[in-house]
Amino acid sequence: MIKSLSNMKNYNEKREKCCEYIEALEEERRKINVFQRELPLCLELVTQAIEAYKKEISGTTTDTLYGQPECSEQTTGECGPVLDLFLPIKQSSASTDEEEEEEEVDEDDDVEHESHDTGIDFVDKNMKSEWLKSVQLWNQPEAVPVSKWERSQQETQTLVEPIKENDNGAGSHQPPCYETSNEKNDYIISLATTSSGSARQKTEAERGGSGGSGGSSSRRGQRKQRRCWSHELHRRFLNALKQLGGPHVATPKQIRELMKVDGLTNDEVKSHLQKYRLHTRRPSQTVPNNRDSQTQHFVVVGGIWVPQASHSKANAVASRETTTGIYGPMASPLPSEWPSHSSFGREISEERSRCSNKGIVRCSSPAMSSSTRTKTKDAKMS
DNA sequence: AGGGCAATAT
DNA sequence: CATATTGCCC
Repeated sequence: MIKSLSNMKNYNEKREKCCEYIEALEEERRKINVFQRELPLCLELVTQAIEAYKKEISGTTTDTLYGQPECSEQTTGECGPVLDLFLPIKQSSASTDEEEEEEEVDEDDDVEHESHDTGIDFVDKNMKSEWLKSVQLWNQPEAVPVSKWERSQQETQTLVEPIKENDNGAGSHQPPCYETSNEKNDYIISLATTSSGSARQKTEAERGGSGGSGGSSSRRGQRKQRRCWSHELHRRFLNALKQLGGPHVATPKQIRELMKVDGLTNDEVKSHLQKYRLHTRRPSQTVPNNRDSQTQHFVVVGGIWVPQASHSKANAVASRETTTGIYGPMASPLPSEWPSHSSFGREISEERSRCSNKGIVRCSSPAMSSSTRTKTKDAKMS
């Protein structure tokens, strides 16, 4: 009797705690609700946590997992899995000093790194680890034949190891690289040291004839195969960027070297960098009250969230960034994550209405429109 | 080299 | 039609 009573009491206490927690969570959710666009995943996370707790207290029986089926089928959905990106945020770490660097060594091995029993980690436990796998493309069978890259790399623990980049030569234009992310095929696209060099011809053919670009029939030869910036590639890119001190101080060449990706050309990096800069410069639109009200600010450095002040090693980056250069040293609050192949992940819209349909979520952002370049110059047309 | 932008391919 | 990349010109 007494026993049961105490049990009950215990249970009630638990319940109460849960309730409190739920309330707290809900309040937070309300707060971040404002930033729905910026932090969709946070919202999702909190929501899920709330639901989970509710389940817990509502009765022990309802085992029916909340909408798991949503994007479990690995269509193209990356609404769930992306949670993984946000895990690294340690929220309670009181050590405000360290933060040497992020440990990006997760390259090929994933899973197991996080779960600071915050209480909500169980939510994502199951869904994570899937997407990283799917993102694996380009992975190298077992590194590369030679290890000439053997750098002592003692300074930073960036253990990026060289990967072989293969741009499929013009010969077989098959499935270039757009991994559909559903198939688990880790098949290595046959690396072709051969093609890497050969695909590079300049197509000087007709370019010399017409001095101007007027005709639009100038470059026709055959373009280089489009480079597909996979997650992996992009990862490296970001890594390099970070080490070099930000998108605005890093130069393509340096980046390329740090990336150690075979077959990656300077131009490609340059281009990517350019795009990156473009996309990261105009972030501060609808985040007005994040400035001083909150205690800590996070900035996204290309998919990696870092505390704002954490960039000690980033050498003096002229902070003039872009007028809106809000977050001081280096700001690039935009790309939360780049989808495998489409836009710069403007946002992964998610709601209760999961990715039930419409495989691709593409939100055209009104904000950044390429202002028509009306530059008065270049008489090349004349 | 590196930045930028027009031309194109997707 | 919008974006992502490439080609080329400063």
